Amino acid sequence: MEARHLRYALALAEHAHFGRAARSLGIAQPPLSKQIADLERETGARLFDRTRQGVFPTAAGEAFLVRARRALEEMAGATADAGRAARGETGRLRLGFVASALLDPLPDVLGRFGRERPGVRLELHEMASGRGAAALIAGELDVAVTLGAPRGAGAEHLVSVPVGRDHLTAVVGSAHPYAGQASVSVDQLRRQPLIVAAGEDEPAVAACLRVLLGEDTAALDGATMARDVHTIMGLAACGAGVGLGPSRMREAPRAGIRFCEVTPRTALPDLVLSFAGRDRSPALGAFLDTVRRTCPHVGAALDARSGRA
Amino acid sequence: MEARHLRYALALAEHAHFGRAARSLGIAQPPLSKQIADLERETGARLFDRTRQGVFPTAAGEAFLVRARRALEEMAGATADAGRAARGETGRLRLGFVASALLDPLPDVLGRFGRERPGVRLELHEMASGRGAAALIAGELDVAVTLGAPRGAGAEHLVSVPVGRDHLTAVVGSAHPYAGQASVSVDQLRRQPLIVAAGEDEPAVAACLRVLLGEDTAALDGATMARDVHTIMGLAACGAGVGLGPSRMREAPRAGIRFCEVTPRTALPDLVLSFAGRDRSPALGAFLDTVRRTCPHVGAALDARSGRA
DNA sequence: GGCGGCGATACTTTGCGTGTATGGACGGCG
DNA sequence: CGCCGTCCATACACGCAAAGTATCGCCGCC
Repeated sequence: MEARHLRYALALAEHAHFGRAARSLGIAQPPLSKQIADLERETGARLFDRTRQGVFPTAAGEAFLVRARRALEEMAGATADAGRAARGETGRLRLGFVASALLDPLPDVLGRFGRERPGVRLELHEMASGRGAAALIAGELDVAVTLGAPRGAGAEHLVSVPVGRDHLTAVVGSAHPYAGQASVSVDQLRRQPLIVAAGEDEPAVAACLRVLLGEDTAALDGATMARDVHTIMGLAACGAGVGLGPSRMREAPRAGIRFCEVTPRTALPDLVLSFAGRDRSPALGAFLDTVRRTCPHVGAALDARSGRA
Repeated sequence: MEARHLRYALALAEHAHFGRAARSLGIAQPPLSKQIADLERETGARLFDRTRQGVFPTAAGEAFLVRARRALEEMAGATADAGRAARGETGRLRLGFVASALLDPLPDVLGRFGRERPGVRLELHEMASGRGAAALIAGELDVAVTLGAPRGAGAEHLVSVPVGRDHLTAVVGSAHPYAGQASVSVDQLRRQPLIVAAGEDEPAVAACLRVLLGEDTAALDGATMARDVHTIMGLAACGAGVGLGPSRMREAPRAGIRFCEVTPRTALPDLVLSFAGRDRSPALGAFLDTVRRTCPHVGAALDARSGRA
């Protein structure tokens, strides 16, 4: 059975007349008679009563037409849905991001994207850089925002562009000896218990801190590992030590903490947006477009690395 | 777009490989390539990503396949539903009947039919004979059980078979003078206020009573008109007069009434089952079949009047 | 009883889906 | 590094099935 049979049966039911139904279908009457006969043979049921007054569906015909209508609607809907999905109007976008990204570039991007593409279901997953990179490579994410570009097996197929940079800032509890200082030195940091989000899951940050603190790894090895910037600030507020994180932290001030610049000023790994260079979904394309328009300086980098879009 | 395109797309998604999908469809690989290409051109969206690892649906393809699956299910369901409807396993049967038919032949028939054809939706409408006949002729009922065969314009296209006969019985309140009598005469009836269900809507019963009570129409003209047997018995119980109805009334005894035979014994119009000779729906056929098997003597009459079934 | 409308049937035509053969791109392997 | 194998796309010829044309059979109607 083909869709044609359904269309013909519906037209016949609508016009109650072979000739007129055929005309409305743009074919001659005999082919319509034949197709309806074929359909009745295939279903094994008489679908129409041919009377002098007109052609009317039988009980079996009524039952058939109900589902035939639905079938054709589904077919039309399939094309429409495919088109919408292809234009990025619908779909799903799985975004992984480090918590600190929520402080600066993401609010603008997500707000704008949600407004422009209400049909795209955004799945947001806060996760450390290492896990985000792995999930992206494994195909569990469509796009990830991490600290530093993903490295390692599989990362070569990713496209990465920097979307934000920041420098290291210290955070301490209000009662901490450093609380009044505008800045702290590396020596001062070495003498205090440190709180960092720089474990295996944040390799770029860990590397950055290793460079800053030098060969003596004791300060880092003994540091408290926090999941994200909020945990760093929370622990600092408790007086657990000196927290080290991006200066973006100042965007989320909370009671009981003070910020100090780190001397010398130390650049943190770039906040990097990555996605699979291949298999770019329309929703991802739309998202990148929003990013491009939200952060103008990102556009050129995107064009250079992913070839158009 | 034809159903073929949907089947091909689903097979391709399932096998993730043009060659194997084509083999599973019983065609060669190039035609499958062409049909998929045609489908993508028609939908205006790329539906499959051809990679070395295999052929996978894009986001648009996923959206398309979801509805394609539904469309094909509807098509298969349309055929299945039509078959069921044609075999009388599903459908609708609108049955009109006089209240007294619920006392005798209908309980067995309806019980059996409900058990044998659980898929048929029975619509039961209690109504007087005249209205039942009119509704049948107007196509508002599929089958009617009336007192006497329908008459008048349009009735010639109906097939009617008797399904039960009965004779006139009187019913009075317990305190009525006739309450102790085994039978009442026509003269006694003429001297009492009568309660009958024999108005315009029950022409056959009215005619029957006119014959019984003779030329003197006073007794009938002054009779209380009741809707049905239950109303007759209720009014009789109140002492409103002598009720006249079928002896089937004895099947539904109630407090406060007594029955008396009418002398001479007077046959009431047959309980008649009627339906449109043309346009017999499968559900109706199944119902007639149940009637035939429930009331053996009806079978022959049915065969004789409706030519097989 | 002739006429007209309607659906079915017979036969021809045509278009499209299919098969065979082949091309082109990419990856694996010697 | 070049050969080969795999896989999908393209080219072209074939055949079937759907559409067209002509006609028949049936039934009401004037």
